[in-house]
Amino acid sequence: MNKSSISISVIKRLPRYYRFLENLKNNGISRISSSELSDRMGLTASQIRHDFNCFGGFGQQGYGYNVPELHAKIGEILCVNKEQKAILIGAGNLGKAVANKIFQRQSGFKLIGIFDKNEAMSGKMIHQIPVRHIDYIENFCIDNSPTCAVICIPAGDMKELTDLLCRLGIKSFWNFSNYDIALAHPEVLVESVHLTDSLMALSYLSNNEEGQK
Amino acid sequence: MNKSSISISVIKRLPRYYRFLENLKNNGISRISSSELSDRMGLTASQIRHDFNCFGGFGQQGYGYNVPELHAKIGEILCVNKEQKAILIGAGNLGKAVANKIFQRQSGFKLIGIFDKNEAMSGKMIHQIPVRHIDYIENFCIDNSPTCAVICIPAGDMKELTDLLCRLGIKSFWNFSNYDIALAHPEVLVESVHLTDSLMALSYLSNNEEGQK
DNA sequence: TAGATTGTTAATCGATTAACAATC
DNA sequence: TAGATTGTTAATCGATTAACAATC
Repeated sequence: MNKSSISISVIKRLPRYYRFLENLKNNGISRISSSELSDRMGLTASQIRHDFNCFGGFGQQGYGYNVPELHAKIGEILCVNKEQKAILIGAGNLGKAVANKIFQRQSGFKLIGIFDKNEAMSGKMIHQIPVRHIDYIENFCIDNSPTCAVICIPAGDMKELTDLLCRLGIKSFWNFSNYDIALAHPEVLVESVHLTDSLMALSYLSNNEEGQK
Repeated sequence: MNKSSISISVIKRLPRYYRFLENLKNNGISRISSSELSDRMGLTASQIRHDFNCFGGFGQQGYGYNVPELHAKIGEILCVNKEQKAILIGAGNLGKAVANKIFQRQSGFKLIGIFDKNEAMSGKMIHQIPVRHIDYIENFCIDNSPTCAVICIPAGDMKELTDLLCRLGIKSFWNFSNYDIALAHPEVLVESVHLTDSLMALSYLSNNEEGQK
């Protein structure tokens, strides 16, 4: 199966499949058909079968899908068991919340360093990782070679910071700032979470509901 | 202009346009053409003109778009100046970070109440709003009629909570939990932020880059 | 075997892009 | 006026859905 044929929309649905299957598995459900899963997830059965088949034949005609097996397969596809070394920049409320998320479950990453420009934070422990002053980031990266950076600081000097991180070998960013890393660094992978954009979309929709329903 | 003809993909791009225009405005740029904006945003000029025209003719042939005017128009479309009453459930790190976001700028909502099940949080102030125990949520909603609920607690008893909130008149949810409110309550509007899904998508992509680039 | 359900192709639908006439 | 750039329609592209043969 040629990976390049898998569209981004399919990929974005994978974690949701993974969550639903995990839930079914935890509830002791061992078998499910695409049409039952479609009811539970609010998708079409056709789309579910089409999505799964991007990665190979996981089901069995006349039977459906084996839940624990499919769950494991999707976990493998998502590489959730890998531990790519990640660093967190920004140890405020958002940074701490995001650190929790990373530690909460296997997500493909392992947080190995936390940095903040606030001196008062230095030395504090978050999930058994000491917060370091941001000035130590360069040496830390040289010594530990993280490949992913999680950006939890407001805009500020984002250009300087991301330029540095890219020079230091960071290959992917989980970006919570509004700085457009992807435009400045097309060579790296950027997954952005724009909280304000999300809220504003909700504002639009809740003020224009008649048109949407 | 028939609002129902505006696709969700266009709507999701509006906040980003708004941000970029704000930035241009703050930098004293008063005029921009679709092609220059396309360079800055990494979109096609065609798409930009097409998007803007969903809402009416904001530009001028031979000239382009007036930045402050367009910024204001998009702000109006997004209803960022409205103050829909919102309550926050969950005052942990994520809840606090999200509260900051709501207060940071005009986003169409105004936080009027914060709730947490942790007794120790009760009475603490966040942005001059006292944290109340979650048991007070019913009376608070009856007295204050919020229309939006921001969910910043892990799954737990989400069904019970969201059923209650819907009964109490909540019309829209900004949902950070993995509970699928939209499936349980098709009558309300739900904008979800699935942090773990976002991270897992990044995991997939960073492990399968050759196919994506 | 008969019934059920997948895997897969073809049809449809919708979003993006290209093109160019309108017009500032 | 001539040049630039929008507004808008048509063409293209891609994603979703429908249909059904394959097969467990």
